Amino acid sequence: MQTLQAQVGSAPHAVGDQTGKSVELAPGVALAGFTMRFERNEEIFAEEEEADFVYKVVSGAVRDVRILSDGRRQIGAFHLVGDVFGLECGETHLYSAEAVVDCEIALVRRSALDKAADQDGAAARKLWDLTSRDLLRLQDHMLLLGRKSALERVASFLIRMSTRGAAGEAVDLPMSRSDIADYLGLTIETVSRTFTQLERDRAISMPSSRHIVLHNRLAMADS
Amino acid sequence: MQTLQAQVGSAPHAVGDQTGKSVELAPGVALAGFTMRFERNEEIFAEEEEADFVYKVVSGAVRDVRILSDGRRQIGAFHLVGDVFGLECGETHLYSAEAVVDCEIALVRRSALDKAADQDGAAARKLWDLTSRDLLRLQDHMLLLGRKSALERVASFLIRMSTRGAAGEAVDLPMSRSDIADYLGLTIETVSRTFTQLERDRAISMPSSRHIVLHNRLAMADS
DNA sequence: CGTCCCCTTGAGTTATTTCAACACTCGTGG
DNA sequence: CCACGAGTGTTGAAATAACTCAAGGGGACG
Repeated sequence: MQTLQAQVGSAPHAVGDQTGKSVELAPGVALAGFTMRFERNEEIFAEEEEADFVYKVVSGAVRDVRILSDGRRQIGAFHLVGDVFGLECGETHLYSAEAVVDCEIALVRRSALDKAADQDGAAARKLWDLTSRDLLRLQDHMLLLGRKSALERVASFLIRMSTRGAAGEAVDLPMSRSDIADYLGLTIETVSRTFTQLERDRAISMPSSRHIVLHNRLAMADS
Repeated sequence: MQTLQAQVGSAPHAVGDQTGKSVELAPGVALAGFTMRFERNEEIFAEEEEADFVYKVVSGAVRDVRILSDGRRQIGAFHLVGDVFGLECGETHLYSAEAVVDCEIALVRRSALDKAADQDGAAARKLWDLTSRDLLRLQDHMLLLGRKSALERVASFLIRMSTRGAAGEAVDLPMSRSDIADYLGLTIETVSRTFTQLERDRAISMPSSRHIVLHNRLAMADS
């Protein structure tokens, strides 16, 4: 397993200058960092690995992954352009992160972050706030996984994605059906069938499998 | 809906002195607070309510609850003696909390906490750490809800409960089957049947429905 | 043109839910 | 002291949502 530490050391992916580039982690919290490229399905960091960096998506998309010993997989979150991820309070990462598509990722050293938090109470508060926001999102997702039907899960997912992209109705999904299934706690077949059903019911249009247009009646399928 | 604010104002439940009692929220973080009693199924705070207090279980047990508009319920966590809950970074609570059984709860004013965090960087860090620990627990739970079978869910639940109580093998469950079902994303019937199955398979003994003794083969049902 | 990967669709299976009935415990009041 | 009722837990039988297995379609790329 290739560690990020090793990657940064030999810097096979590093682009841009490694010194001065400023990365804004939260409004008012900008720190020196650098950017790296990761290609589709490449691991950005692994579970149990030392959390020496904090990350922000510059382009592309990232998934948080947890795996059971027998291979069952659960995706905890997708991170899109502008999202910060991999911020841990403890020493190690609690899950692994992988590039959904080719990505450009900004990195900030954890040590720089700790220093900023120690000096500035407001900055410390904003870091806490980032973690707190993750917690909120996870609680919504827990409700989805514990209590919603396949139809509701897919509809919720599409609506959630649409509120994050630029346009109101057109959504493009960088991730595969397999990623969506592991995010929603379903199988790829169920996800595929549900997309088809939503299209038959005129709740969405699917120009292609990665491009979805939401119609207003989709909200009825959500809860 | 009776708000906590109102309760504290008229103090129908307040016991002990409301001034000097020290509550330890985390190792090294102790603040002045007071205690209140809540009876079984009483609401401690509600979703959307102002988060003016932080809470710690002195005796009894508490559940975090989220409800869908049609009544489907998901319990996000159980808090046992010693656990801190209701700590929000933002202004309002993201879920409601209810007493599973008659409870004694210690309360600390949020304002006192903020003051401590502003003055002491280490205290601020410990608050962040508390939120971070909640996040970790929730991620495990997400994997359970998304990818585990009913048998695995119940086994995981029992093992998790056993590591929190005093003794190694004997677990007592203060919560009803309905609470367990809403925590594990199952129905009460499935939970009940799974307990019966585990007992038939000699993975547990059930002297009564709230008292469970775990046998070592239970671990095999977990993942 | 062929291969690989991903997505879709169909048919049959199964885990879990739903609906229904019954058992147990524990107060309360006759 | 016993009868009653409410609340809670268990069990059975039938229904069903989602899964599994299997086959085929379509686009990207060499």
